[in-house]
Amino acid sequence: MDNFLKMTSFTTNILTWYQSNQRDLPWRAEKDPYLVWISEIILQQTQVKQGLPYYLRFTKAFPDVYALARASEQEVLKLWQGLGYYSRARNLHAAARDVVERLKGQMPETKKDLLLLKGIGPYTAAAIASISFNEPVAVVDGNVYRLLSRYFASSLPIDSTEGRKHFDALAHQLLSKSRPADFNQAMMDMGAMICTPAQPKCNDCPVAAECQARLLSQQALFPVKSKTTRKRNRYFNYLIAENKGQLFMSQRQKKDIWKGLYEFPLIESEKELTRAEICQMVDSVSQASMTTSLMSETKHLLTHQNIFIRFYKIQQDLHLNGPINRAFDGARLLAKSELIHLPVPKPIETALKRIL
DNA sequence: CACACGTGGGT
DNA sequence: TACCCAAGTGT
Repeated sequence: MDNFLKMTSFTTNILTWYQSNQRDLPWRAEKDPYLVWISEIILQQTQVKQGLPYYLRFTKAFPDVYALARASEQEVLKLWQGLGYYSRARNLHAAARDVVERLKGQMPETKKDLLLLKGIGPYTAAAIASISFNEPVAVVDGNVYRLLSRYFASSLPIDSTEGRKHFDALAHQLLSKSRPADFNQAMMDMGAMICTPAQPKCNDCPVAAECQARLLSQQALFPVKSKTTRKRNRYFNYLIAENKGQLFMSQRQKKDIWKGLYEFPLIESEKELTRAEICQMVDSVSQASMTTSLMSETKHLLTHQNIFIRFYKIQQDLHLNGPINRAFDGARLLAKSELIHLPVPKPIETALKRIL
C-alpha cells in the first residue's frame, strides 16, 4: 500500500471508529464555542474524570461569556478550587472580559484570532476553531503525540522542537479536511480510551493492523521523551493563629505556586525545621514566650517539587497588637464565615475542614 | 526555550 | 516508595 492510501485508511478508520465509540460529553452536543472553550481549558493536563464535575459546576454558574466576565476573579478561583493550575482560571476570566469588552461578546472564529486570547495556545485554539467552526486545523496534544509516535514507531522525542514540528505536520497530513471536528475528537478519544499510556487496548484499536509499535511489540517504548525531571524539597510551616473566632489568613502574590489563593501565615524553609525552631523564630520577633503545637503534617507531591507541610497552632493570643512575625505581614484577620468564600489550595482546604 | 504550574490516579 | 502520566500555556 502506498503512503497516500495508508494515510487515507488511517483517517477513515479513525472516523469510523469514532462514530460508534465516541464518548457522550456535555460540551459535544451544541458545539457552543464558549462551552468548548471552558471544557478545553479545564481538560488541560487533566483527565475527563477529574474535570467533568468542575465543568458542570462552572458552566452552571457561568452559562455564557457575559456571566463569566461579570464575575469577580475570586468567584472564578473559588469554583476552580481543588482543580490545580490556577492560572488557567485567572487567564480564562481575563480573556472572557476581553471578549466582552473588545469583541462585543463574540468569540473569535479562527485559530489565528483565538490565539490572541490569554490562556489559549496552539492546542486550544485549534480545538475551538475545528470543533465549533469547522476550521481544518489539527489538535496536537499528548494523546496525538502518543498515538502517532506509536503508529509510526517514531523515536523523535515529543518534547523536542524537532519532534513537535514533526508530529504537528503528521497530524495535519492525516487530518480529515472535511470533518476536522470529528477527526480531532476521535484522536483524543482514541488516546484516552484505546492508545492509553500504559497497557493500550490494541485489540480494540481500529488502526492496530498498521501500527508499527505493535508490529514490533514495542508499544511501551513510545512516545520517547528526552528530558528528565528532578525534584526539590520545600518545607511549608503554617501558623494557625485564632483570635476571637477569627483566623489570620494571607493571599499568595508572588510568582509561585497557588498564586492568588489564600493560606495561613507561612514560614517556608529549604530544610526541615523542628517545632522548637519554629517556636524560636516566632518568639524572637514577638518578644514573648510563644508556644506552638504541631497539629498535623501532610506531603504534597508536584511535578517538580515535593512540598512537606506542617500546621502549627499558636497557643497564646499574643498577636493582638499586630504582626508577631514576618510570616504575618500582610495577613488579615478573617471571620470563619468569610473563609468559606476564599479560594484556598488543597492542603489548606483540608486543614480548614478540620478547624471549622 | 527550559522551566514552573496542581491534583488525582496508575504501576 | 517513588516515580510517571493526564485534552498545555506563560514566561
